[in-house]
Amino acid sequence: MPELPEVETVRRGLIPIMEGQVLSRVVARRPDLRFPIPDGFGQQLTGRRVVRLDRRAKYLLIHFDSGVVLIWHLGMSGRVLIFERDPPPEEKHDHIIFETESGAVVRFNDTRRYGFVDLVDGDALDTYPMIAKLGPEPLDDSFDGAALALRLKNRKTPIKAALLDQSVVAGLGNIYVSEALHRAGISPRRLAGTVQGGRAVKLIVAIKQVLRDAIAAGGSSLRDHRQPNGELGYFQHSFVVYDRAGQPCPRCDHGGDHGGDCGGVIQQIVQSGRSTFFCSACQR
DNA sequence: GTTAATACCTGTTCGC
DNA sequence: TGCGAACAGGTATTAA
Repeated sequence: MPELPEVETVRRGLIPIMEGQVLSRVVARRPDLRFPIPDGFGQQLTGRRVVRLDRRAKYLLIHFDSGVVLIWHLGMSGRVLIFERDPPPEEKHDHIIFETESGAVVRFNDTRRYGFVDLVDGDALDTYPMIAKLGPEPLDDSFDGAALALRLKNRKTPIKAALLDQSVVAGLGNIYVSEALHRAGISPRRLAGTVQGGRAVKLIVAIKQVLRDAIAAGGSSLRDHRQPNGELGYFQHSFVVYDRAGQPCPRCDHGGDHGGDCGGVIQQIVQSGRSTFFCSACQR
């Protein structure tokens, strides 16, 4: 699940638990996730104080008083569990354990192990390869229709694939790309290079709306349901097109003259190996 | 340089 | 009911 909004929800949930706290114990329970866990991972973080939790695209960045930054990617199945006290027994895929001096426990559970952690000096963060090649943050005010159009110009690949490319725009995943394209009324098959001018404006507006709505939903889930299992970042969120193949297109309110009812049915196709959901009646 | 296919790993769902 | 196949929300690497 973790795309930008879920990672942001995790960040916000972790701030009251970790920020300003000294970590009393940090343990990696296996030597690797997607990549090897760096040597001395636990030793480097134990006894250090967390000074700030940031996010870049789908990466959590935890800054420590030693100047070290923990780069943390949740991968595809990564989940963050928080227990302010009395944690239950560790489970099978709880790979990394953080404990704070105030007694809270944070666990990184990742079934498929596509997630990873790494440690880097804060001064070297911007040159860390996976961070360095990221495109703009979609929620930055400076990232507007013109900026998006420029990055899509001359691209021959379908817009669906271009938006999944983290160097074009950083933080979108398979779900929110389908949702944003639907909201913008743009076909996922349209060549990226043809999304220019007004279409690009519509698309960037839709992307920002979809992400902001999802972050808001995550935020309310943090406040409203303190989940007994401590799970963070997963929340009830209804998608308009994602995983709704065969259902009537539920909302076509992105202008046009169909008056909010296009009569279409959500279709599922495969593009570069990934499922795409869209309505061919109102996405062009 | 750009684009598509492949690999990584485990759990769940689907179809026969 | 059982069992293998297909599929799942990400990204680095390889091949074309």
